[in-house]
Amino acid sequence: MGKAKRIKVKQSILFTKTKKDISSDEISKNAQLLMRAGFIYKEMAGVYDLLSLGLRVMNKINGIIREEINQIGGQEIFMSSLQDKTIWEKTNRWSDQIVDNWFKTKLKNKSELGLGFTHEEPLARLMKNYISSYKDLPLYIYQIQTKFRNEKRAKSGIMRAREFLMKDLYSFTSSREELDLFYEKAKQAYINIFQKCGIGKITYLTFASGGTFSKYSHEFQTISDAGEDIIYLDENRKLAVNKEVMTDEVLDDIGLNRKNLVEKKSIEVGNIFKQQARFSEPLELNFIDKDGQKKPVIMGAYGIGPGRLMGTVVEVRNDDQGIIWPKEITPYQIHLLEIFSKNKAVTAKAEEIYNTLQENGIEVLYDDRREIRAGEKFYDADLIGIPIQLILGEKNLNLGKCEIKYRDTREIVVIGIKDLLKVVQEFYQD
RNA sequence: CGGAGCGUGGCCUAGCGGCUUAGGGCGUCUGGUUUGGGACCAGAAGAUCGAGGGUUCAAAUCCCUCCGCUCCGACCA
Repeated sequence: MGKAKRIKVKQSILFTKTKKDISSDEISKNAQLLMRAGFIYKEMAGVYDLLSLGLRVMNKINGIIREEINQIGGQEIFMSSLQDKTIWEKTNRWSDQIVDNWFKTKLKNKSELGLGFTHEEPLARLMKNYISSYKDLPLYIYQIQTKFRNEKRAKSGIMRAREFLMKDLYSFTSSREELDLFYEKAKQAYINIFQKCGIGKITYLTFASGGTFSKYSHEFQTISDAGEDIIYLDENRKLAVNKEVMTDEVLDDIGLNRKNLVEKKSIEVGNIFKQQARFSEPLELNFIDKDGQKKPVIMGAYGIGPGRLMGTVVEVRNDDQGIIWPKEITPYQIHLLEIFSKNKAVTAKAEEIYNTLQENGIEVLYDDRREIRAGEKFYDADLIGIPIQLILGEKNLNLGKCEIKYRDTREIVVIGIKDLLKVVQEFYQD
């Protein structure tokens, strides 16, 4: 009575289950592991659900993104998926000949709608209501929202889906100089995001096509054989160029030397580009500058696919036993494995440790399934991939000790229970 | 969108005109035993053989159409 009920995160009641085998149809490592470990469920080709564990990872990734984007002045909104075709006609992006992966639908009255694959058009129109003077600028607006792309061929598990989450940030500035300034900030924010998601060391800033808007855009490419892109990387300068745009002229221009470059397969985890007035002009998103002149707002767009990011992390951080989550985006911080014993005191002690950890803000997944043998729990824990496994067996508990297994190195250390909290907190600090 | 391959309980598959009431293994569920790296025993549930149409006395099996899945390529603003 009067005692607040804590939410129990016990594996015996977690609705997801691990699987030894999944359909041989799923070839890609990321989807195989995420499906086997119970993070996602496949609805159909290119369409996946996030289950309890998967959603926790996704929320952490999104948290990191929000933190970094808010830091550089981003303001979060959430826009609709249903799109009015008239604005897309103004920018010449409604036609299936121009944009071939639209999902289109109709209202009952037969008028056509699109399911958004990006949001420049509706956001530019929206911003007309909020931007009229240079005093209203700059603005940095972003969202983490569902996108639909009717890919002719979904592939690579969750890496190229037909429905997926995207963090899309748009900058609205009064000049190219102001855009350039923000662009550099965004670049740094992206570097921080990938760093925190545990793929910083193998993710490289890459020159890519600027499309019709500008000379180059930048992609963030993570080295992986599962990637669809090919980049040429200067490992010393940590700079790369996408194969799509690599010519001697481009290399000269960006100051890379062909003989220092190595070819790598990579996954595009982020893309930033300067759109200039590509959308503001046709949509008449203008402002009155200090000199009294009407000018188009200068735009930039900055995308990250959190789902693809999750897939990429799994793709580059796994071993023969399963996933190895980085500490920042692990679904739980500790996987507590209670080893079966007839002695009820073991369960009582495990509960006590579990409660202590939770009270200290540690996220614990408690494998309390009593009918399951130790080996099975070990296999499950390795597959799920939480960085620290806390193994509680009767012998150690009687000595006032417990075991900690680090997932990435598979190193096991025995420590005193009294030191447990400190060890865990040290592991997770910074 | 071009090319290729494949659809048999949740997964892997056997059967490829009649010997099938579609068989096995894994998993799942129940009971028991066991309990430190996916144990063992007993029992049970679960499939209109992707869908529709045809050929035939007879179709999971042969033919046609459609749907779905996977891979290669193209595409990826």
